[in-house]
Amino acid sequence: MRNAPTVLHLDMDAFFASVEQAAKPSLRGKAVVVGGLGPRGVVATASYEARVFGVHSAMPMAQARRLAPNAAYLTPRFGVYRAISEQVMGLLRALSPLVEPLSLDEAFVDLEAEGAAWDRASAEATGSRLRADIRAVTGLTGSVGLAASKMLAKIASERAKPDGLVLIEPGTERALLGPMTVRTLPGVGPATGDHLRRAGITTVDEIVEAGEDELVRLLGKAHGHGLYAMALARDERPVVAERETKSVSVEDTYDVDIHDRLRVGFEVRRLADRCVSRLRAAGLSGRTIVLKVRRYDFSTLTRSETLRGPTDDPAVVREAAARLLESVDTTGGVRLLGVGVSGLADFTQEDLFAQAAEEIRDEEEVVEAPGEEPADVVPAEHRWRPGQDVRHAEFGHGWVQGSGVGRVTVRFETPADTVPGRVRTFRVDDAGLEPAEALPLVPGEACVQGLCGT
DNA sequence: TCTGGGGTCCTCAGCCTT
DNA sequence: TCTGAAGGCTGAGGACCC
Repeated sequence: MRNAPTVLHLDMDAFFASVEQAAKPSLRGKAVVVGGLGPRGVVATASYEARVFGVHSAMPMAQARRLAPNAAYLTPRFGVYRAISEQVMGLLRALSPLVEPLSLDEAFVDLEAEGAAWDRASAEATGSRLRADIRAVTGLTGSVGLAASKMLAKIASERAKPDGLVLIEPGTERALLGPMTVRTLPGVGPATGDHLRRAGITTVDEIVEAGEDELVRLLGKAHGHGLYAMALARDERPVVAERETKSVSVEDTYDVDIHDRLRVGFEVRRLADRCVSRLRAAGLSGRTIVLKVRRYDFSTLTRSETLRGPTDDPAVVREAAARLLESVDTTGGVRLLGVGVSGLADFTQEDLFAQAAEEIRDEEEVVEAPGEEPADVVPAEHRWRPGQDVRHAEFGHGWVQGSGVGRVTVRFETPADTVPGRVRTFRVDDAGLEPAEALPLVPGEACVQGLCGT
């Protein structure tokens, strides 16, 4: 571990919910919950106002609605979050070439790599400047943790939340970690936490007291050694800028369990096609096809098959997935199906040229494969999702507050407004109403893809 | 009360090859 | 030729993370 706090961890505060509050003035200071709104949806992010009611990430949406019935419930707008995330990652890359994104709203930065910081004072100054830049460019707040390792920088940013900066001085780590719960350490989730608790270990200090051999006995080699090192505040993991993708997968949870075997087969083929589209978009192919089935009782099983060579052929993946499905009992119903490809290989340039001509034909196959059921016509009610950006010929830019029984309710406001906009209700098939691009959160900021109209 | 989606890594068992 | 050990590959499942 280094002897200066030059690993920075950035965590955007309640990211999805904060974006929605910045975009929609009427939601500022209100409880906002972003996530899947279907009967089996879960919370992706809750604003701090919603957290007061006990709503948190990964909670079933139905439970969130009981806890905070008056909160605004919105579907995620990933395109917008991705565009803002790119702006933030750009600011991080201006600090150092060594930026390791963990998700859309989190990243590690090695400040030492390009001399952005070398000691406590320079690290703190860099962190403060970054937070100010993020606010200026995106209008959002992020919390910054600074420490001598990734684990400690992450713990620091957690303590800095919301909208703060915390630096852990090298040399103070052991004393800080000791009394913390084992769940603070990366890699300790509910199962491992329980396992340790049953062995009488609940704090980081108790991990150290138990000793490395005991940890290995309890948790196995890799986990035991790793966790013991973390408990001693030893974390040598470097900040890694480029991560190779190891697998690509798609999965769907259905609002109602599927019992019909034919329908299950149809869904598996659709998922295989979607998976291949993603694989091709990334310029990858893979050898191992994985089918995932979650049954009515939430039991999950996977079946996989390794091919002789890598493929990105939709027909090959479809057939493999269908073969795997034959070995799965789906009586009783399935709630989730997934198809994935692992054992990935990059395509060579020749492969890409060779396939270029086939691409178009295959894409068409994916959309209307012979014998497939025709795609359902989307009912007008379902065109409008809560949170979605829209434009009305007469009233301008707004967003969907809700829709149902042939009506859609829109609030007309833009991120630049300082007071909530007016609400109007239209027929779902109103000719003047159309989906719109998201507007930039900060007026005058350079347009980024997905955040500006054309 | 009812548990998403997209990933990564680890473990274990069985089989095959050397 | 037989046997056993070691190691790699494959397949399945579990835990964890955001």
